[in-house]
Amino acid sequence: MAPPADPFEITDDPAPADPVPARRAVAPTAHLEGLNTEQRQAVTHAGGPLLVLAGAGTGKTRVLTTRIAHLLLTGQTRTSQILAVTFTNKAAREMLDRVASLIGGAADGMWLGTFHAIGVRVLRRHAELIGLKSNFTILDTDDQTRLIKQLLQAEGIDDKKWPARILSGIIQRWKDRALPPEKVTGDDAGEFASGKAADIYRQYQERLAEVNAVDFGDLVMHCVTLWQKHPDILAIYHRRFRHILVDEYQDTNVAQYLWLRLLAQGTPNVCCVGDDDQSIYGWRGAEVGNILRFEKDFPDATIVRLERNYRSTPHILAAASHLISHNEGRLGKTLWTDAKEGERISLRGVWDGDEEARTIGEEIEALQRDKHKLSQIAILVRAGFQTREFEERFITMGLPYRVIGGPRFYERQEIRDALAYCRVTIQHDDDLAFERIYNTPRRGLGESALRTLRLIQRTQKISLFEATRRALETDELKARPRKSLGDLIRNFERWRAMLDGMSHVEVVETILEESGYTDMLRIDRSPEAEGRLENLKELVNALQEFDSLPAFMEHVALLTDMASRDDTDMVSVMTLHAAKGLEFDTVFLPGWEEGLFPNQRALDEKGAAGLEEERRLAYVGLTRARKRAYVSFAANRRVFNQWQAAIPSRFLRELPPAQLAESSDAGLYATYSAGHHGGLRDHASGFEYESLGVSGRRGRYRDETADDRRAIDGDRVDLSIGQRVFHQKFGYGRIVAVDGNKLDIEFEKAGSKKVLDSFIEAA
DNA sequence: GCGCGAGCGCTTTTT
DNA sequence: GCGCTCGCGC
Repeated sequence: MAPPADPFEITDDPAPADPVPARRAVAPTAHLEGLNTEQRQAVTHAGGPLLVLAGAGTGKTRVLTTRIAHLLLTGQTRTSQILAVTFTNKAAREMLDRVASLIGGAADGMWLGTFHAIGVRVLRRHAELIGLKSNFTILDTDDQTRLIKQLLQAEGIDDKKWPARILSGIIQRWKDRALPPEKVTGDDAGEFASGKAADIYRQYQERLAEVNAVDFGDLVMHCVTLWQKHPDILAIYHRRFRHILVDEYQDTNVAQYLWLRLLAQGTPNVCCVGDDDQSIYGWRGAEVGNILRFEKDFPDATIVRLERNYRSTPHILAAASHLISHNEGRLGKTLWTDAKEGERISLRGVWDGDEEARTIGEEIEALQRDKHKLSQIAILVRAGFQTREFEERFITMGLPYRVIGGPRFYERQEIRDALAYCRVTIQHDDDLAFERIYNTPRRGLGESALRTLRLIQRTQKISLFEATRRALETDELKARPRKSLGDLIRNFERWRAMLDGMSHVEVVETILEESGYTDMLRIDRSPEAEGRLENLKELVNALQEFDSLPAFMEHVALLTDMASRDDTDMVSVMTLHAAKGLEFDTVFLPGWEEGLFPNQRALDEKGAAGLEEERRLAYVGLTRARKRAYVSFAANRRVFNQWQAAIPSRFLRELPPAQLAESSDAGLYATYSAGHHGGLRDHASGFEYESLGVSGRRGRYRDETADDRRAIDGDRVDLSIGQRVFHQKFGYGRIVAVDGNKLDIEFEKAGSKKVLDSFIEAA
């Protein structure tokens, strides 16, 4: 997304110049070519509320961008009158590019961005009305948690028992519902720190105002409050926006919903695009309900269903459709396609996670031999930690891969540190940033000096920076910290002065050098250090694309990842969440086991609704595949370094047999063949889900006792030292040591390994 | 104030 | 199994 050149710029509306209207003389139909009937209906829909229910792979983005282009090309509206909201920066960027190419020019003047980015834009203009200054900073989650931790400690609440991170989450959920502290009722307050959560929330908001900062949730919530309290301000936006378009409407939370409803009071032209079956963000406050009751909220709404799928084979679509039909409370769509049949979905049961990774690795090698591109292959997992076994496997295989998602660029320590330096340089009073880098790199400053400064800060009601300045004039500090702090303060003042003369890029480079930060990393022998220096270089590179340091800071605060322009052919490994909106020829879906997928915690916390969201996640996973989908599950999985028996996911039995090709390991679940009764389906359905934890057990997997395992294996094995044994993977060997159920075995071919007794048989 | 080692808790998903 | 935090000893 293109950030404004200067984030403090206040654009007058309606924007005077507009690049597009001249085009209306040309008969504007070219952009409609190739659209199917429903797509065309959505694109050309004249006025009034419109809900586009767009199934996976039905050309949702195309419809949205073409609709914007259509509104402009037919002269119905001007760029400055359009507001288009997305959830990710990536989606915003893509939309902007596609609109620009459709209208044959830049779409200047259009407000297109994420809820958060647009929220910032609004709040900067009216900051004083919500008790902020226009140059407020946007805190990252780390700052947030540290701030809450301070508040907890000040209240004498044990932050071990009541972790700041948890409270931070609770507060964010309140903000997702647009609940400012005064609206949090006793019922909402919950049990956290014996009901003190709401009080800490209040203090937290006060503190944010003091340091002129907001967090992510505030970006939406403050807008809602602002517009509710100041109808005259809201009216400005009503006058401006004639068309409002929202992407991924199923992912909106209550706050975003209110935000939209307020804006939509000014125009009937609200177009929301979404897919209730792909709502997978309930855990962070998204309300599927928003999309389900669109018709109630916007009377006379037109609903267009996009059901023709241009992505997947009939087998994949049928499987995904059948699976998702187990959900209740959907608006209902039936995807269809003209594509030829293709391959069945491969369903495979394997012995354990290692074997799963190995099998998938081999499958990928086979695909590679058939000239398939690695970039068209993805492994989609439920949870981040699952990526590890694939990474390990792919490294040993020498298979190029990339893990998408990982730590976000701006969340990396070195980036946050560098940005903290920038923040203090621009705004000396940014206490949180100051504290962050106060002793990074090490400069002999610790808790005791900080305590002295805090005391001055509190008693004189000034910032830490100012407190430091004053402390330097007294003898409250010891000689060493005094020297360090003196240097630090003078540096910041100098760097700030540089901003007036030099380019901001050079200033940042200077700051990183002179602060000793890059030296610290250069000296650091740890393997990460080099990568961190690289990241800082990347930061400086990115900086060049912006006109000023504040403009850049704003961009980064809202950014989730730095586009890595890595075009080498690699397999992608990522979570199902990260895969939404993407597509690949071949998709592997490992780990379909009870507890893992559906995820136990989702079931514990949200019950039936949680299960439905998990199922939607499965649906999202399957529908990412164009040609081939491989679903797999393991009978045993290592969790927290403990082996546990896993039960095949209930979702497996929700896949229609006609679309499956099953190939579970021989000898493993011999009765699991898909076509037979008494196979997988009955086995899974005979399992009582309640015992898994819905009724109270917290264990992620069913505990597996030694006896259970032996029951699976059959014969008991004599575990004495010297005993010759057989192992499925490692072959024959002799027991050298016994430690509980762990055995040291010297294998004849595979060398010495530690193995669990359940994996061996008597030889 | 710093560095190191032990011990603990963690793993759902992220704008 | 790993990474982080805390506490202890220098």
